Amino acid sequence: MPKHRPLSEDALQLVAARFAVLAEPMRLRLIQALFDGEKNVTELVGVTEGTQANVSRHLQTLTAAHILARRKEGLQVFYRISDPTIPKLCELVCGSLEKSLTRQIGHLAPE
Amino acid sequence: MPKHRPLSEDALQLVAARFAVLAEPMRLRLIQALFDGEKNVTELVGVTEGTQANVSRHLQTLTAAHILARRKEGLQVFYRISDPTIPKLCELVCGSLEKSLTRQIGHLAPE
DNA sequence: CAAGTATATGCATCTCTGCGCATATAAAGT
DNA sequence: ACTTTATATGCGCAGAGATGCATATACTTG
Repeated sequence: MPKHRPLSEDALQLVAARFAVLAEPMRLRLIQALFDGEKNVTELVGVTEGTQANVSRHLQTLTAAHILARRKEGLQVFYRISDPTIPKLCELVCGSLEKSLTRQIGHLAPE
Repeated sequence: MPKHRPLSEDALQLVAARFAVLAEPMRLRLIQALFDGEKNVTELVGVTEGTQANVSRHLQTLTAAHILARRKEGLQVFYRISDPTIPKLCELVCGSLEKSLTRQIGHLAPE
């Protein structure tokens, strides 16, 4: 089991690609909307206030990255979060950002 | 303390921006090179096999994102990881990718 | 103060990706 | 079979960012 060995060039590209998928506000909105269970595309379009085409594309991207999973039911397609590390990932980043922002606020009002 | 409330639009942009910073192989190489302590720019150029200009730029980006910190000593500038969540972040992603890849390998050789 | 070394930056280019628009596919109902 | 509803995709454009080259800045030494 490789734990902390330096990553190969290929591995780095994979990691970078995964971060890139998460680097779009619209995709984060979709992920966030799915935190409380699966939704179909139309619902997601409503929640995120994006066009249907765009939402569909982003859902494709997220599914290809194995972050979401699809389930077809008649005319509708339901998406859900399939990667359990996603919530933890978001928590980590949010926590880090909170700290960073609190520090900045401190700098704005020193005394 | 906000824990699992839906993020505002601004917050989403910040999170996305942070992921974007981590979405470059060269920057990941730099981060990886700094896991075992601080290094100056020339050392980092050597390790990552990039041009000096490029490495310098990426270091700027990482520092602006509060992921790295700078320390000047004479002519040299030493960089180090300043955000303690970065290693955990990378671990999470790597673990998730390993699982994903193992699953794919399983598909290639089912029995 | 001139020369050399370490690091940063301006500029041009090139690629990649997100978006809007229109249209295609798929499934259900009439 | 035709229409309607839900979802996906082809195409073109525009903006962002990564890279290379040259050059600027900062500090040190002679």
